[in-house]
Amino acid sequence: MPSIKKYPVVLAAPEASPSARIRRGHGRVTLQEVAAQASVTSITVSRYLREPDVVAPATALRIQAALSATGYVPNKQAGQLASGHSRMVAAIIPSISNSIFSETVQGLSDTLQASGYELMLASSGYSLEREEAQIRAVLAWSPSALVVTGRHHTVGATLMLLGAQRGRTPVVEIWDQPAEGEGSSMEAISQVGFNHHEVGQAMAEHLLSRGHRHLAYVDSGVVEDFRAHERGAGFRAAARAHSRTNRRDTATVKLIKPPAGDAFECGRLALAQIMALSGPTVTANITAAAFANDHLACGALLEAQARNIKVPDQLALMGFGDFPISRQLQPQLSTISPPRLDIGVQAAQVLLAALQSGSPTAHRALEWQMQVRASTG
Amino acid sequence: MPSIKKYPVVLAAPEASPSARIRRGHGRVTLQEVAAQASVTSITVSRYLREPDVVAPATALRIQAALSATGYVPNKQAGQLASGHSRMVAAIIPSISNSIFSETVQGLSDTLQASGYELMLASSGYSLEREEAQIRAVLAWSPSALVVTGRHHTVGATLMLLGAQRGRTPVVEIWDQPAEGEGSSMEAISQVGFNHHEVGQAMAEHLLSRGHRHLAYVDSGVVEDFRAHERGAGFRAAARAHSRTNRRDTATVKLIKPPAGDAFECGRLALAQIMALSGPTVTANITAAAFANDHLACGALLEAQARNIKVPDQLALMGFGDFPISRQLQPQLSTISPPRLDIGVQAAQVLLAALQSGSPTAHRALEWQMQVRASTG
DNA sequence: GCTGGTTTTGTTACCGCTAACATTAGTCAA
DNA sequence: TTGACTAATGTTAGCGGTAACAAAACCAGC
Repeated sequence: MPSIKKYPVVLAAPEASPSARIRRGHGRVTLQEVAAQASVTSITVSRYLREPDVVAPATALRIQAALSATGYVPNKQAGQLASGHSRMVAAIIPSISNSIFSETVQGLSDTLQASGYELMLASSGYSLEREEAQIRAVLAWSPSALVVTGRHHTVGATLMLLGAQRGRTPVVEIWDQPAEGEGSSMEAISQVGFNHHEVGQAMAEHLLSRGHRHLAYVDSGVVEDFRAHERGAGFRAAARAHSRTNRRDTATVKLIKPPAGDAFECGRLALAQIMALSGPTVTANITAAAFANDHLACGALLEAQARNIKVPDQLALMGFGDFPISRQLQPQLSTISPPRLDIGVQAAQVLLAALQSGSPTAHRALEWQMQVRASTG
Repeated sequence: MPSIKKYPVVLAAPEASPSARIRRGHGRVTLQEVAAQASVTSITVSRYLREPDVVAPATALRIQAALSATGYVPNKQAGQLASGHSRMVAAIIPSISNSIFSETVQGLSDTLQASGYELMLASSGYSLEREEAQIRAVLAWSPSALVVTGRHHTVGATLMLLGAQRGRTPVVEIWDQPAEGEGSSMEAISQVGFNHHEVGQAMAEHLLSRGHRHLAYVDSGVVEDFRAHERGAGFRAAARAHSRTNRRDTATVKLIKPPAGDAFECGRLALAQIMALSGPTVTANITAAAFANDHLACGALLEAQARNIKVPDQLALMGFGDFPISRQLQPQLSTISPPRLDIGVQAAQVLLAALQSGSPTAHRALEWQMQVRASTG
C-alpha cells in the first residue's frame, strides 16, 4: 500500500532566492518572473522561447538577459498541459540489459534527442502482462509517441495501442514483422523490423545447402521470447519443406530448449545435449545446430572446443545477433546480423515523420544479413 | 500464457464514447467526466485514486464502475503541475549500449518501477558537454530525482545538480566515489559506487604479488571515460609505491591508449603493441597487462592465443567488469567484478529513501571483488 | 495627416488536476 | 433531542504555461 502520509502543512523555510520575494508555487522561476524582469508579459517570453524570430530584436535581447539572470528552467508539464504536446517518447522493451535491445535503445535515444524529444524507458522483463501495465503507466504521461517491442501483446495492450494511435499518438512496433500473408487487411500499427520466420528459414536453408540433414534448433531460454521461437518455427518449416520437395532426402530438426540463465552456460549445456543425442546407438547424428542467439552459440562453440569436437567438421554451428565476440572466436561464428542500431534509428524516424507531417503508419522491413563464417564451413 | 493472437483489427468505431458529447481539451477522458458518471465531483474521484480508503465504500464502487466504463487514463502532467510531485526519475548515463551501464539501468528501472516511478533516460555519449545539456533538458520535466554518472561534470552541470538538490530534488552520482581524502568538507551529492583508484591499485598489487615487475595498463579508447583513467592512475600509483618501498625492486608501468572502436579489436591491437615493446633489444619485457575492461582483455587474450603466446606464463592478463565471456575463455580471465546491477538498485533505494523520508545525502561505497582466475596464474 | 497592412505585444481563458479550506451528513453520549 | 465530534464530500483557487484572439505600434504611400 502506498504510504500517503498526511503532509504537515508547514512548508516552513523562507527558502528565499537572492531576488528574494517569497515565491508561491513550487519554487521554480516562472515565465512571469522572467517577463517582469524584461518588462514584457509572459506570453512574449513564451513566444521568444518557441519562435525567437517573431519578437522584436530589442525585446529579444532584454528577454535573453532576463532568462540568464533568473536561470529560468521551463516547465514541460505546464507546457504540455497547455499545448497538448509533450515532446517525449515512451519505449517499452523486454530487457534493458540484453545487448540486443540496448543498441536499439541507443539509436532511438540519439535520434529522438537530436529532434528535441526525451525518452521514457520501461522494461517488461519479457512479460506481456507487465508490458500491458507499462503501457498503461506511460500513457498517463501523454507521450508524443510510443514504441513497443514485437507484435504480440495482450488484448488490453492492443486496445490501448490502437486507442493511442486513434488519438494521434503514433505507435511503432520494433524488432518484428508479421509472417507472409498474416498481415491481414488493416495493420493499424507501424512496424520497424524484420520477419523472424524468414530468418529461421534462411538459417536452415544455409545448413541444408551445406549438406546437413539432421539439425538442431536451440531456442532461447526465455519463455516469452517470441521472436526466437518464431525463428525456430521458420527453421523447422524450411526443413519440412526440404523433406517434402526432395522425396527421399529427409531433413530432421531437433528442438532444444535450454533453461534460463547465463547464455554461454546454456549454450554449453545445449551442446552437451546435442552430443548426447548422437552416438553409436542413434541412427541419425545431428551435424549442425542453429541457436536463438550468438551467446548461446558461442557457449556451444567453446564447449565444443573443450570437448575436442571439430567445428564445423563434426558439428556446424550458427548463431543470431552478430555480437562482437562471434567474430573473435576460432572458428568464427556464422550468424545473422540484424540491424540492431538501425531499428532504433528508423523507428525514431518513423515516429518523427508521423509527428511532423502526420504520415500514415509505416511498415519498414529492414535488411538483415547472413554472415557466413568458418563455423558452418 | 496470455492470449496474444493476432487481433482482428476491427474496433474501428465511430470514435464516440457512448456518452458522446463533443470533447473539448485534448481529447482524453477527464476526471470531471468520470466524476459526472459516478455522481460525485472530480475531487472525490481524485481522492479515490490516491487514497481509496477515505471515500465511502458505496461511492468507491460507483467510481470504480465509472473509471472502467470511461477508460480513464490519468494525466500525470496535470497532476504534477497541481501537486508538485512528478513520480519520475531522470537518469543520464554515458552510453546505453555499453553493457556495463545497461545492467545498472535495468536495476534502476526495475527498482523505481516497483515504487511507481517512471524512468526518463538520456545518454551523454561520454561527453560532459552533452551531459550538461541533458541535465538542463531533463530538469525541465521536474523529475522527482536525478541520476548522473560519475563525479566529474562541467561547472554548469555541477551548479544545476546542486541547485536541484537544494530544491529538494535528490541527486545521486553513480559508478564513482572520490579518492581518499578528496571528498573535502561538503560533498553535497549522494554517491553510489566505488573508488576506481583503489581498484587500479588492487589490480597492480595483484600482478606485483605474482612477481610481475614490468606492467602495462591498457586504457579505454574513450576519451572521457574518467573511471577507466582513474583505475589507470591507481595502477601506476601502486607500481610507484612498490618501487619506492622496495628500493632495488623497481616496477614499471607502460600506459597504452588504444584507438576508439570495437573493443575486442582494440584489445588485439594492444596486445600487438605490448609484444612489439618486448623482444631481444628491450631490456625489460612486459610480463603482465591490465585492461580498462574485459572486452579489451578478451581481445588481447584471443590474440595471444592466435600468436601462440602462453597466458599467463609469458604474459598475464586481467580485465575489469566481469562480463560473462570472461569466464568462458581459456584460460579464464582474471578480472574485477563490479556491482553492475546493484549500483542501479541501490541508487534507486537512496533516491526513494530521500524522497520518502527526506533522508540526507548518502554515500554508499559498494563492494567489488577481484576474480582471480587462470589468466594471471 | 490619414489609411490599410504588417509587426509586435497583450488579454483572456483555459489545459486537468490537487491543496487547503468549507460544508454537509452521520454517530453517539448525555 | 441536542451538541460535539468524525467521516465524507464539495468549493475555490491556483500550478505554469499556451492558443486564440485583440489591440497597439509601426510603416509606407498617397
